[in-house]
Amino acid sequence: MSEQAVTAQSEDFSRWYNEIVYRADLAAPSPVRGCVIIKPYGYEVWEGIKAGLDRRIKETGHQNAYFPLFIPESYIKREAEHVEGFSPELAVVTHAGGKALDEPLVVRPTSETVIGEAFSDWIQSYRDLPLLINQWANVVRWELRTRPFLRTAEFLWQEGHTAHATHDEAEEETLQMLDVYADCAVNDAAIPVIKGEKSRMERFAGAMRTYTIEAMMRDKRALQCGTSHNLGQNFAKAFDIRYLTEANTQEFCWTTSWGLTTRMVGAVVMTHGDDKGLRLPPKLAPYQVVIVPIYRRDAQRNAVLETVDRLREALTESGMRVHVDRREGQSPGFKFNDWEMRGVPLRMEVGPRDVENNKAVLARRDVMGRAGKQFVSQDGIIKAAQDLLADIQRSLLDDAREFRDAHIQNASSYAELREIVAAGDWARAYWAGSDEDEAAVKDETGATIRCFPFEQPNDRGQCVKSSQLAQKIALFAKAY
RNA sequence: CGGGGCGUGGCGCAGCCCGGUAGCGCGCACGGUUUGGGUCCGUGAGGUCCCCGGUUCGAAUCCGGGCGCCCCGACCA
Repeated sequence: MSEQAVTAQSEDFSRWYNEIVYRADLAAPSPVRGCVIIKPYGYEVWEGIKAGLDRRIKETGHQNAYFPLFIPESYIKREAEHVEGFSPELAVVTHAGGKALDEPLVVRPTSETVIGEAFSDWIQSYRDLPLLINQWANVVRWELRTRPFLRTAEFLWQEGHTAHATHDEAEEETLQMLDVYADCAVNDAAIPVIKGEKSRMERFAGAMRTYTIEAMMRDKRALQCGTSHNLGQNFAKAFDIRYLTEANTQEFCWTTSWGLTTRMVGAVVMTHGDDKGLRLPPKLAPYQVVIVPIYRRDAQRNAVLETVDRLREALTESGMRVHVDRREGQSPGFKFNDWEMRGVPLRMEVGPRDVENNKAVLARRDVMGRAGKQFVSQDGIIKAAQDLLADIQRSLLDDAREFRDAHIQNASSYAELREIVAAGDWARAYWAGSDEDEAAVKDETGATIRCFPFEQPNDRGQCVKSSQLAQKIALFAKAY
């Protein structure tokens, strides 16, 4: 026994999460509190998310640009709610080049302010609109409690910033980008998400409306996976982003911003992982197929490795990401466990018997034991592997959706809501309460309003807290 | 910032109460053995015992001060 098994999810989910992150080689601790080193294996997962998202961002007409890491402190203070929201968690540079700076520089926590300032220069006329910009960057928020990927002092993300002539256009953009996020989550990460609008309390600092995609992790806690904000004219007014209309009048623009972060890597871990370790969706897996050669003696070794190389080449040529585990010191059993922990969707075993019979074993990560194992002819191996990968991608999504739906319940009274939340589930309930009511729910139950889902019943009901007539159902859950 | 815990080879820990040659497991290197579900044996490399000061013939251990980290809460993508 050379490696301990990981802590079971049911025993201690946080501990399980941390162990997986480090042992699957996604990340490593950093010398700076609250930061992590993203290791190649974890970074490749992020690159997969990034590639799919970047493609969609471009397909919807946006262009990438890059704005500076440092923001003059005065910029942050221009939009009242924005300052209030972000000042507690800013990192500020006060010295550079050996002397105190005239004006301190904030390390960006987000870029609405610098980009807003630039937009005010770039936009003169209605002909300059809409302006559709995205940037891939790192940002810093000095959070008090951090966890790898989920909340780190520095994180990587994409932040989109757009300016429009009308409210409706800005709203349409905001919702479009939320759809893009949902599409990435569902179709690439195999994470089912609920689209909805944030409550006033949970809204982005300075936004008119914030939309979100919310996902359920394996411990049933909610994770906000991406947000899209309609900023109204708040930032346009603070940064003087105006345009001349066709009728030659000055109008303020309507702006939006939207972001998705490396938190998504954590979401993948916590949505699909099991007691054996990670389960990566094939679309994001750095290695989709890992080949484990099995042999006893040198004579067998050559024959096996020859077959392995041939199969690897064939799979790679047909577009699959393949890794051959050539480590000499480890037994096949060790390797099986190792790759299961690292979440590789499909394992191929090639041993002397397979060489002889022109076969190979394919074992899927999402179905453990014999049930997930099959002997396949080498002649049809490409199709078999492709079909299995597609099926694994689908089944991870289905599993996650089934799990989630089994843990969302309707609450028709506050007592019911408390009970549901206490059991760890999510509660759907009519809501027309005030900010104070919302704060009280958080206080009394630990749950927050994750969103008002877009999907609503065609009905009205009584608010579980204020007893007022409510137009909408809200989703309550304990969140990360 | 409030409450709790911990700093000892890369990782996880023991030793500390009761001062006396710094230990164990894993990992790592080398040799052999094994290989279709976490092989086994041998040899070896690797340590400012968080830092500063004090007590003492002698401090990982006792005393004083500092620093750092982790967990729980408030803040948050």
